Amino acid sequence: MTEYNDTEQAILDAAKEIFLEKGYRGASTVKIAEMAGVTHAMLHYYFRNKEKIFQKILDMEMMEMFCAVRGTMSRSAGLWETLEKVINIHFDFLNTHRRFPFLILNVADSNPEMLEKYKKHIEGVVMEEFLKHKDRMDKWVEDGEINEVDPFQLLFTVVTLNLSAFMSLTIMQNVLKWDEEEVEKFLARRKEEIVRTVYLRLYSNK
Amino acid sequence: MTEYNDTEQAILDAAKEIFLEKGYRGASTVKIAEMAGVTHAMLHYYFRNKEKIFQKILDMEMMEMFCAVRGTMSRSAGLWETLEKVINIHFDFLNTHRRFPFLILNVADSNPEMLEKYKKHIEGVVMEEFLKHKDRMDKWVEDGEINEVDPFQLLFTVVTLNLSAFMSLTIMQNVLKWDEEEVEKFLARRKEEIVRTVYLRLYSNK
DNA sequence: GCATTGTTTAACAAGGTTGTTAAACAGTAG
DNA sequence: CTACTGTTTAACAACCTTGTTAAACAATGC
Repeated sequence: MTEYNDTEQAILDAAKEIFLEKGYRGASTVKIAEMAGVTHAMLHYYFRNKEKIFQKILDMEMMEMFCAVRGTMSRSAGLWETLEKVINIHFDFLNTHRRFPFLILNVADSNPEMLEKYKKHIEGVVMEEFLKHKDRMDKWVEDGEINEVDPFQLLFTVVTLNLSAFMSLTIMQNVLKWDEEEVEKFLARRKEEIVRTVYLRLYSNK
Repeated sequence: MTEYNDTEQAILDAAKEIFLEKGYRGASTVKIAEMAGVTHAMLHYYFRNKEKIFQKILDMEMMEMFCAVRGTMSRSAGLWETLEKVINIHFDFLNTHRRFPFLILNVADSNPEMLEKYKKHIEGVVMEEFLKHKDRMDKWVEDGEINEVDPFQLLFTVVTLNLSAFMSLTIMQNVLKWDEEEVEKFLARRKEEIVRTVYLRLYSNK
């Protein structure tokens, strides 16, 4: 792995915090340098420009996410076991990366070309890891083991139910003034509700 | 109603478009004036400053939304009739205001104090309009007519399932390059899936 | 010591941001 | 015509943004 010296690492740490907090455009290289405790020229010395350093942060975060998701869907396990595991892992990842979805949305909105390079990765994970279960699911539907469902829609439901629990936190905390305790309580209940909702979508009347 | 002259109206129209497109911080008063076809000094002449004009736009959008939602929940109708109607109205409102959720999230994130004034409105609509059905729902649960469910969690599920369908469009369009036809097809399927998901959450095994 | 290399600083450039102001303009009433 | 009103323009100020550059500094090998 590449190793970073103190200055470089300080810049990366500050950049990560500020980019996640303010988004790409909202972040200022001067503020990043300030937080890192170096002149802002250092930022250009090590990373050339704002876009390059942002891509570095984005790369690291993306890598972490893909690693968290990959390998959770084994063909051998039962559908519900697998699905429940995926929901939980995804939910827990989001819980430790609460600002990440905001950043993705922010960039998709203002600089979508920066996400281009992850397109194949995303399609790869989604299509290969998940939709390869399509044939099995079709058979389950035929056998009447689960309700009829479009795998893509199911995946979309799972991912967005999880995501919105965390994206909503911004409003809950900043506008409705929830404290961390209320947030924790809400998230715990929400997780159960999501699992239950997805379960009933598949297994009602079974 | 207050009436606006041509210049004022042109500024408001341009401001609405650019604020919805770029968010509060991302929007520039110069660009707004440019699009409105006036000098940017006009913007300050009519609205004093950036924040004031933004609040005006936000007020109008908020008003539209509360009007769309209010009165859809009649006590007389059955639970599922009411709920299906709410899902549809909310979904259709979002379909004609696709950038609105983004704006709210954007502001909640960077300038939450600007949303303070709507806090009571939101709590009013949510608590009074929806949760006043809590007693009826509790009874339905007791009678075994619907599955056990926390009304707040149910509302949260409905709202966020709808929201995420539209918030995701940014990624679908800008990153995955969906065209409007694909978007329309997706939304139609998504709406059905949401209704089905919520229905089964309540009425499985019934 | 001295040259070389990599690191850091301070100053600057170019351009964009919001906001102000004096002067010009247009319409209207007296 | 004139004086007054509201509207509009152009120029400007102050600040913040990203990025560059020359010079200073530090560590190392010769």
